[in-house]
Amino acid sequence: MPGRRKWQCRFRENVSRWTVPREVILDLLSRTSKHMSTKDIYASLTSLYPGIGLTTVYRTLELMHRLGFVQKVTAHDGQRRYELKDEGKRNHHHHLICNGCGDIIDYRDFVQEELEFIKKAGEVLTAKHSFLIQDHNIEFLGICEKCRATTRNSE
Amino acid sequence: MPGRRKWQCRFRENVSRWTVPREVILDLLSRTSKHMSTKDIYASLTSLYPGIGLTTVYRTLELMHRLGFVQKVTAHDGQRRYELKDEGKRNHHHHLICNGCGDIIDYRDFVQEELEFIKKAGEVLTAKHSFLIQDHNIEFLGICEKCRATTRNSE
DNA sequence: CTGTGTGCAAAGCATTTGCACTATG
DNA sequence: CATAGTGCAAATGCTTTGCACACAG
Repeated sequence: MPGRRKWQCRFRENVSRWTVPREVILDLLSRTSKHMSTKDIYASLTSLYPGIGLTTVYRTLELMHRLGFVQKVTAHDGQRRYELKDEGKRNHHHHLICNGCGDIIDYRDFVQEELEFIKKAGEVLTAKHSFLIQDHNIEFLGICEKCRATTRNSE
Repeated sequence: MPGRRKWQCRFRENVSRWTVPREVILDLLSRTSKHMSTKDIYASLTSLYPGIGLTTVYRTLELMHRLGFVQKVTAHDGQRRYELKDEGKRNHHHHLICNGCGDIIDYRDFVQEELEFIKKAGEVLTAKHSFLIQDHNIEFLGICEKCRATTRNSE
């Protein structure tokens, strides 16, 4: 519940109500560092708040995505995944996605270089394509440590 | 049909047969610069090759993805999209994705800076996470020119 | 010939929608 | 109280599977 009041305000600012399902979902997301699918979230929540409906989870996540509170994570597994958006630059990160097991690993390295690159890219793209950049996404695909050990060259 | 023989070999190398559906799909992909969904591809193909089945399109695209011939494009619209993988650095590009209309715009700018950034990132990540990097993906999200003109601050 | 690839129809699942009901502000 | 939000069940729509047949090598 830390920051509950802050969230409450952020919802209000956006003509949205502060409800129990929203609080529970937000609370769960703020406690985990993982990229949860809608189903995951729903499953984790049923114990804490048995009455919640899957539909509500879907709608809440989409709402929070539209409001910019959460980020969709690209998982090529046919499920939508979300994570709370980074607060400031301290927690900014990107993903390593394993082509073997589908695992998603966070990394927070070389942030400075990235910022410079992104900044420059943003300027060029905005100028050239009249595109208003709101966000960016960088991901590396490959094989994680575990899979490298296990798999030799199967599948 | 340019490069048909090359593709034929690439399939053979991978213990896969060179068939009419595969040729037609590959041909279509090499003619377009767009990010086509499986349905798009299927639809475009029915005129050229009426007998083709949706299932075959799905299977062929997944096969070509596994073989590294095509790239999955992140579209947050619940449809799988593919594009032929870039040949060499000349055609390397990334995407601008419009949060308004969902359009995907290619850009090929500041490739040099990107390569440097990616290279450095790759080294660090490989060392730190024992992750074998095979590919990367960079995308910018925002509002495209059209949507900026149309929408003021609705939805 | 042998086994990979294809098409079709039937599942499988994640996500969305319609609607009556509840609870926030 | 007015209306945004919720839950359920039904409907969508993309993707996968099972199977008999076709065709590449």
